[in-house]
Amino acid sequence: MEEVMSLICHGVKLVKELESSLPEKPPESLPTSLDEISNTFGDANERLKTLLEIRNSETALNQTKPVIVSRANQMLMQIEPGLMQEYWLRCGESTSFQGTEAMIQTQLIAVDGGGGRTLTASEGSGASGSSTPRQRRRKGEEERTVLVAALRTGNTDMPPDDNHTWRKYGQKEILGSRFPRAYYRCTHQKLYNCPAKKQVQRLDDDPFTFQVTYRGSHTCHIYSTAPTVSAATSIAPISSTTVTSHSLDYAIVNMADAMFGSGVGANMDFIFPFNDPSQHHQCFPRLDDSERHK
DNA sequence: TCCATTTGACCAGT
DNA sequence: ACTGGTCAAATGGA
Repeated sequence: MEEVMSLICHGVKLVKELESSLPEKPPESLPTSLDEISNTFGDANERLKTLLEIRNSETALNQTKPVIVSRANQMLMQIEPGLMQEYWLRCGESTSFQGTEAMIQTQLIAVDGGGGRTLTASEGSGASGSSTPRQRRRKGEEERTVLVAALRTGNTDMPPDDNHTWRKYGQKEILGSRFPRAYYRCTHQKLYNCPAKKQVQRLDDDPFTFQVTYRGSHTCHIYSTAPTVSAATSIAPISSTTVTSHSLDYAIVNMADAMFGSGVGANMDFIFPFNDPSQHHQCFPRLDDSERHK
C-alpha cells in the first residue's frame, strides 16, 4: 500500500509541478509531462485495484463485518496530510464536498440475490383485494451495497446526496439494528417507469456511516452523450464490481479539481475510466422545483 | 393543488 | 410466526 501511496503522491507532485511551470512551458514538452503523470496515476490505479480486489476477496472469505473506515480518506491523509485539509478547505461546506465524502466508499460489502420475487398480475390477486399487485423483490436482482460517510454538517440524518432524486416510501425498524432502515425509490418511477431503489441504514457501530443498498438501475435517461467530469465527480459510480476502486478514482480526481481547478480533473480522463459507458448515470439529475415535471 | 414524508397495515418469504 | 419490503392513507409544506 505504501507503494501506491508514494505513486499517488508522486503523481500529485508532478501535477503541481506542471501547473506551476505551465505558463512558460513549451507545448512540445507537454505530452512528455502528461505521459509521465498518466503513467504514474495509471500505475497507482492498477496497483490499488489489485490490492482492493485481494482485500475484498479476503473479506468475503472471512465472512466478517467490514471495518468501517473511510479508507480513502485515511490513505490520502497518510500521503499528504496537508493535501486533504486543503482540499476540504477549498471545498468548504459545498455540496461537492459532501458528495465526495459520500463517494469515498470503503468497501463493496455485498452483492446478493435477494429472496423475494415479483408477483405477476395473475398471482398477485391476494394482496388485500388491491387491483395492483404488490411488487416484491426479484430473485437475483442486481444489488449493490456501499458504505457512505454521513454528512458532518447540516442534516446528518440524511444520507449524502448522490445526485439522484429519491422518494422515501417506507421506514422499518430492523431486528437487531439500533437504527431504522429507510426505503427510497426513484422520483421518476412513475413517469419513466424507473425501477431504481435504495435502502439506507445507519450502522450500529458507526452512526456516522450509512449502509446504502441500491437495487435496480435507472431507466430515466438524460445523457445522450457521456456526462462531463464535473457531473461524474458529483455522482457516485454504480457498479457491482468497480465501486470501490472507482470511488477512489473519483476522490482523487475531486481532489485534483479542488486543488488545481476543475480542468485538471477533466484532464484526468485518461487515467480514470470515465469514458466507460457502464459508469454513466442515466437518471435525471436533481431538478429545481420550478423545473420539476408537473 | 401538488408533491414528499410519515406511518400503520398488508403480505410474501423463510 | 416472524421479518422485511411495500402499499397507501393521512399529513404537512410550498
